[in-house]
Amino acid sequence: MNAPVNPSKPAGKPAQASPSPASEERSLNFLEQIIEADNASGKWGSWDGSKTPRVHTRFPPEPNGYLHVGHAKSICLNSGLAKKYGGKFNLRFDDTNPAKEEQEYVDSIIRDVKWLGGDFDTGPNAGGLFYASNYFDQMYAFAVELIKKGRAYVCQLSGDEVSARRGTPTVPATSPWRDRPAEESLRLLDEMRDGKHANGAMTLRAKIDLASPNFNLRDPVMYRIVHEEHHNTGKKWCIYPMYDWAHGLEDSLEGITHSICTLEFENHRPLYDWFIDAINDGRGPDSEWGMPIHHPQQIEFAKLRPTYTVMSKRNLLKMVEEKVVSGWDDPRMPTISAMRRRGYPPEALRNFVTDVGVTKVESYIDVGRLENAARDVLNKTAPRAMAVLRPLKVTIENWPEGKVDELDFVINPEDAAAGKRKVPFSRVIYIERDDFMENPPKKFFRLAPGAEVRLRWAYFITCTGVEKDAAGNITGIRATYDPATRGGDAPVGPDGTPTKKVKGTIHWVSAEHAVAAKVRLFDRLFSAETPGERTGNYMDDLNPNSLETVDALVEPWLAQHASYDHKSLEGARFQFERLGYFCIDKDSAPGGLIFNRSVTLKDSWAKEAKPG
RNA sequence: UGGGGAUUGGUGUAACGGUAGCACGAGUGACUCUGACUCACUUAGUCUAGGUUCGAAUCCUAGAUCCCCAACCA
Repeated sequence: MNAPVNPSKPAGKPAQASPSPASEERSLNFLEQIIEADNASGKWGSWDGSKTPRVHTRFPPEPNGYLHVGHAKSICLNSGLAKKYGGKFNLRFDDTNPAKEEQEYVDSIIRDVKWLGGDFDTGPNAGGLFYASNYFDQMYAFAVELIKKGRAYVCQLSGDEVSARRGTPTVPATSPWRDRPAEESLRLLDEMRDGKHANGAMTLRAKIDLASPNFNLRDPVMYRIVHEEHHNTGKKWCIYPMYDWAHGLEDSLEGITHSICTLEFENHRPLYDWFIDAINDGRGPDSEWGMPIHHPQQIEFAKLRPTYTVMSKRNLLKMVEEKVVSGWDDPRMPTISAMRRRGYPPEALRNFVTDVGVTKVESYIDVGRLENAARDVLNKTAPRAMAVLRPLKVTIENWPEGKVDELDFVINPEDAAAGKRKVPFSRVIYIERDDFMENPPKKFFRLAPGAEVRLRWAYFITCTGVEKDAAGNITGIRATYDPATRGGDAPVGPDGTPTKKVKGTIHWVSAEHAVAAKVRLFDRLFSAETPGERTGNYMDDLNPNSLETVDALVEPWLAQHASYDHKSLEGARFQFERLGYFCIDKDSAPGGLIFNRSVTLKDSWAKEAKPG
């Protein structure tokens, strides 16, 4: 007891960094840890003529649908890693199944990857654009090699027969063709390639282990016969490689170091390694086969799953086909093209996916975080403007008929460089219906009979009366303005202090100058956090109110700046003050403005008013 | 019932045998010409049971729960 048990800090532990600004450094995620360990050990060597360790990643989509936020995570991850470690990033189409793939998807994917900032063809980290289909000849040669090495065979079982002979976890599979002579398989494979056999007549299978508890290893199919035109190779091939056979070879041929994929491929990693090892078996300096090929490392991570949406391409395709949405780029969809159309800046998506991090834990991400990421970027960058979604007419009784005042409007309080502009003010204006209540609750800061509010950047007005139709509906209100409040500033007394204050500030547009516009208000496509969980059918959870279109009135400046860039596919983005962020839709035209609501502003009043 | 993974506040994520921290959310307050933004404070966690150890989120043992795998899809 007398002797100090542990008089000092433990050995081998670095002194603790003081909790100072230095603690801002983000800890490494598990992928970065792997890469840094590889870099330290020199596992992948370095780039020619430099000391920079080689880090080469890729994004390998199948062109069978549009990219969604989940893909955005992979794109940002892979291109971000290449950028961070001075490496290269490839875009590669895994186009090995012509039955499902189309050029339209190729085009959309290239657009989306570029828009997101995945620089595969420009800048210091550009690795290039590739197609698996460009490697078909090389893959075929590898397959021949494996047959000759006794590692593959042509199997003439039908699909049903293979299923029937698949076995169980403890009972092995069988194939009567497993031990046929290599010459026979070689001849048959050539015949398959030459189109001499029908779809499904035979396959090339790897001879691995029919008893493996991992079913992927029970002699997986390498080639199947598919008589189908390919978007890239046309009719040249009528056999196409399976994913497991093809993917590692694609990575190998491109010199990929870290082949990052999602968790469901964990069971496939032994296969990924087996094929490359099998090819390398017997290769070497004096080998007839040549030197060993590059062997990348497959690493898996958990895919991104936001709440209140579905992500599988199959489900998304169904919604497009059944016209539940207007298309892949319907702004309610979780696709990248939809989010672009909705007005989300690419930076917001990038921030979102890095903020959420990368691990092997399967989890749902609150889709609100994506919305927050959009707000964050838009708040700093979007010019402010005024628009009234549900107009209520206000007549200012003491404002002279025909008089127009031009008032200064701050374009973006978050960005002084954005400057100011003029907004016209006149006797009749529109305000938001929600901003007036005849019998307001206690904490209602807006307009009500006898109450005074500030019209943003304009004047204080006081409500003096309500106009109603025969049915008792409010059709308009009357008010007076205070000339001493021009610009929206409270009047000050001789001592410099305000002589009156108002709690509320509301937005408005001048009736005489307002421009009509359609505004699409989007809500979440599904009303359940995990669509389909309740009934098994995700369509049952569709939110019937996910789209509302209103006839709004916007200030004239907005109409003048309502541009849509057909090159970047982005519409001009704005904040409609107190409402949210909006952008010009691609369907918009000078005579028929259309805005999409990207995301609302946070609204603590709505929170308070609703649950009541 | 075979194989492969995972498990830290409401959510996401750190810790790598040595003070369980950060972000988001939520709550409260301040500020405000956007009920926004910003700022401050508060809230709340190691799946369970044993064991090793001066000390366990971390190592060991046994369980629990969840996800993936028997397409000629990727």
